[in-house]
Amino acid sequence: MSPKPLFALADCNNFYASCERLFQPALNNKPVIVLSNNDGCVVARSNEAKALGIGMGIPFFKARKLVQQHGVKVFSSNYALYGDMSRRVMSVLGSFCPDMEIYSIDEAFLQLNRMPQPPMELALKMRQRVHKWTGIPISIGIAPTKVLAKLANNIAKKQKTGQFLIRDAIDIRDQLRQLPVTDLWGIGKRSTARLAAINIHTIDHLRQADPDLIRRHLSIVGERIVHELNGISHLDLEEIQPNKQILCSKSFGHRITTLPPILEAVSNYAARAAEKLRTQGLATSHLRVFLQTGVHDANVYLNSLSHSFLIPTADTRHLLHAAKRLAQQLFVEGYRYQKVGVMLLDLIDRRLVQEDLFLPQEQKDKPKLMHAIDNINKRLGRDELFFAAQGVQRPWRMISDHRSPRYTTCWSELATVT
DNA sequence: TCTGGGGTCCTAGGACCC
DNA sequence: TCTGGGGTCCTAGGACCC
Repeated sequence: MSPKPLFALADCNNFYASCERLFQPALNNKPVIVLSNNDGCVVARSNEAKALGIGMGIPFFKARKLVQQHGVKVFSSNYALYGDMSRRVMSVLGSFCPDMEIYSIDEAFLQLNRMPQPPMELALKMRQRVHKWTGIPISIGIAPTKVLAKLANNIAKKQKTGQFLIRDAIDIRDQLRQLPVTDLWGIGKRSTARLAAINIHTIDHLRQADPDLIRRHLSIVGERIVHELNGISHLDLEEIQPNKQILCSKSFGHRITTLPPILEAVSNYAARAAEKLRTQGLATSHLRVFLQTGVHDANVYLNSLSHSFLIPTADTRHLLHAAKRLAQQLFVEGYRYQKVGVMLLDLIDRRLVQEDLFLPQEQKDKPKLMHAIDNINKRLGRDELFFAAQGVQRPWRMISDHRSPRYTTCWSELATVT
């Protein structure tokens, strides 16, 4: 019998902001924010920026005044940098405890129940080593279930102790009981409203609620949370699974009213999606393209179309062809388009694809050609080699006015010492 | 003027089969 | 006139997360 579960959630503090500060230490103790793609909204804030009252997820233009008033340093998101720093943090964590699930770019769950050291001692060592080796500060919450570990992590952050242990459900302190249900992992806006309708407002209300009642209102997802709050683990570490879908989509830098730039953009996303597909050794048999105006626009258009491949493919040429044709069909004159996207579904392992003997040569996948393209782009940088349909000028490209250098992944942008 | 992108899981309902 | 029950698979839509 395996020992009782004990989960740790390790989470990087203000991850994107911390990454930016690594290479500009002058920004330590200064307010820093990082923007989403297209410089649309605020997705990360240093503690100083939080203290100024800059909210999470708010559109950038609403924060502009505060930014100017207090000289907040602004960055566009730099995923090459964050992805690389994330890999470094995760590899340090993994060296402590191999039972690890990388949950997001800045979070990992660890199963500590087979570790010989006392959990809090171990947590301290992990935090120190991650900080020393990568420069990134992390917080760790520990508890018998994932939902409680998330909660413990919140407390660790709020108390600035950097780590917090919830031994069992009874250990939930009074202050925690008063917290609103919306602070819980898995309880969003809708669920909060539904719970309020049956007079459940705090975490403790929910913990004591009848699981069947909660199931009727919030489905099995809600029921599991009730059990997890009571220290009964219903959510395990999850193994890394191949993706079930691949989505490539970005808003245009500016609204677009004509077809040609849309075709260029959709070609780019199809090519990028194909690349991701091949990196994971997958093939797709179902491609969907969607085209839309902004949802807040006066004149809204939202539509999507699909194409099925008889034989699953991972060939950029086939995906590109299908995506362009669908985009053409979707396009209607008279709208100001904001976004186009390509979705690949029904993904399977490429080695399992059954080829069609009688298919004409030109319709077959060309894995060697694709491999060559991928290799060149990997060595020389993304988009060194691309299809003509992807366009050269790319006027529709997203706005990224404040991006920092790719310090750790690009030779020409390495940090220099002066 | 300006509001991200990339995912997962669950449920309900329809089609279809025996 | 009367028309089952149980199962699977698929899809769309909802909700949530970082």
